[in-house]
Amino acid sequence: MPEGHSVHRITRQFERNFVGHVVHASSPQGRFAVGAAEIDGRRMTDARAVGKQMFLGFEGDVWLRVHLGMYGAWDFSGEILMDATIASANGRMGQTNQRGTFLDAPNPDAVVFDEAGENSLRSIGAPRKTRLRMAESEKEGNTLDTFPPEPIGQVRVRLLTDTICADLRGPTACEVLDPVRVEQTVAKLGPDPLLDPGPDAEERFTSVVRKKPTPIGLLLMDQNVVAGIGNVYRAELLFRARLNPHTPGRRVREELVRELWRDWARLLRIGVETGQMMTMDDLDAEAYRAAMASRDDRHWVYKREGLPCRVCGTNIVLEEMGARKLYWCPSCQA
DNA sequence: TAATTATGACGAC
DNA sequence: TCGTCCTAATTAC
Repeated sequence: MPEGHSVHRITRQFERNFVGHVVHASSPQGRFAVGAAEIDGRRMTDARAVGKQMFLGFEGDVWLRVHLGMYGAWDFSGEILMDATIASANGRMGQTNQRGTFLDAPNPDAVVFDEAGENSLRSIGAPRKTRLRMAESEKEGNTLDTFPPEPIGQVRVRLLTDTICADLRGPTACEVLDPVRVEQTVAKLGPDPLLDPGPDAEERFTSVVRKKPTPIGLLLMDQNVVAGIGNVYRAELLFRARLNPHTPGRRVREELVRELWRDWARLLRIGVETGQMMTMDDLDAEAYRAAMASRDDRHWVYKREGLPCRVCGTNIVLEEMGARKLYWCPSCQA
C-alpha cells in the first residue's frame, strides 16, 4: 500500500494532467455512481495530498477525498504528461529490467530540491500515449490502442478528459466532501513534512510523542501523530535511529524524537522526488552497495526477517505490532 | 484453482 | 484484540 510519498506523487500527476480541465466522472463498477454524478462535468481546480490522503478539488467547492488503503491504485491512460522520474526511472512492464532501472535511479544526495517542488511538477517531453499504474510503486503498461480504454476489473471511479483517463480501484475511502468536511479531515491528521516544512511541525510532533506512554513503533504509524508513515517507513526509520520500537514515546530522548522527524522529512522528500522508497541512502555505503548488488531488496530491515542485520549480523526479527508486521534488529535497536 | 499476501484504517467488544 | 472492508497479483497445490 502506498505510503505518503506515493500519494504526493499521484497528486502531482493530477496537477500536471487534470487541474484546469473539465472532467467527466463515472463509476464503471457502479459503487460510486452517486458521487461520480456530483463531480461529473466540473472543472478540476486543485489536487492536494495530506499524509496518505488525497483531495481533488472541483469547481463549486466540491471535493473528492481518496484513501488508497492497503492496495488501492490509480491507473492513468491516454496522453500522459510525465515528470522526469516517471519518464526515466520506470521500466515498461515485462521489458526493461527492473533492477537496472533502480540501479539507474538518481543518487538521493544528488537530487536537487526546490522549495515548492516545482521541478518535479514540471512535465518533461511530449505526452506519452500509454498506461501508467500508480500505487505503492509505478509501472508503465502496454501501449494504448483505443482511448478511452475499456475499464478493466473493479473501477470505482473513472475521471476522463479529452486526452487522459484516470481509473481508481480498491480504495479504502472515496467520497465527495464540502470544504468544511475537508478541513475537518485534515485537521485531525498529524503534520506532514511536505506541507509543514517549518519548525512548528517538528515542535508539534516532538511534544506529542514526548507525552505518550505508547510505544514509538505505534506512534510513528498513528496518522494523528504524524501523517504519511506506513509499515515500511516505520521499520526503516526506527532502524536508522537505532531505536527500540517498544520504547514509550515519552522515554525517547527529545533530540532523538527531533531526529526522527527530520529523517522522515528527508526520506519523504527523496521518495517523492525519486518515486522509490530509498531508505538506505546514507548510513552505510558498504551495506548500501551490498544491498544493491543483491538486487532483491533495498531496505535495512523491512521484510528481512531471519536474515543477518546489514550492520551487526544479528538476525532480523519479525513481530506483530499494531496489527502489522514489524521488522527490527534486536541488537542494533536494543 | 485455491490460498496467500499487501507499503490501512475503523468499529465493535 | 478481533473482525471487516476494499482488490489483484503472486504463490501453492
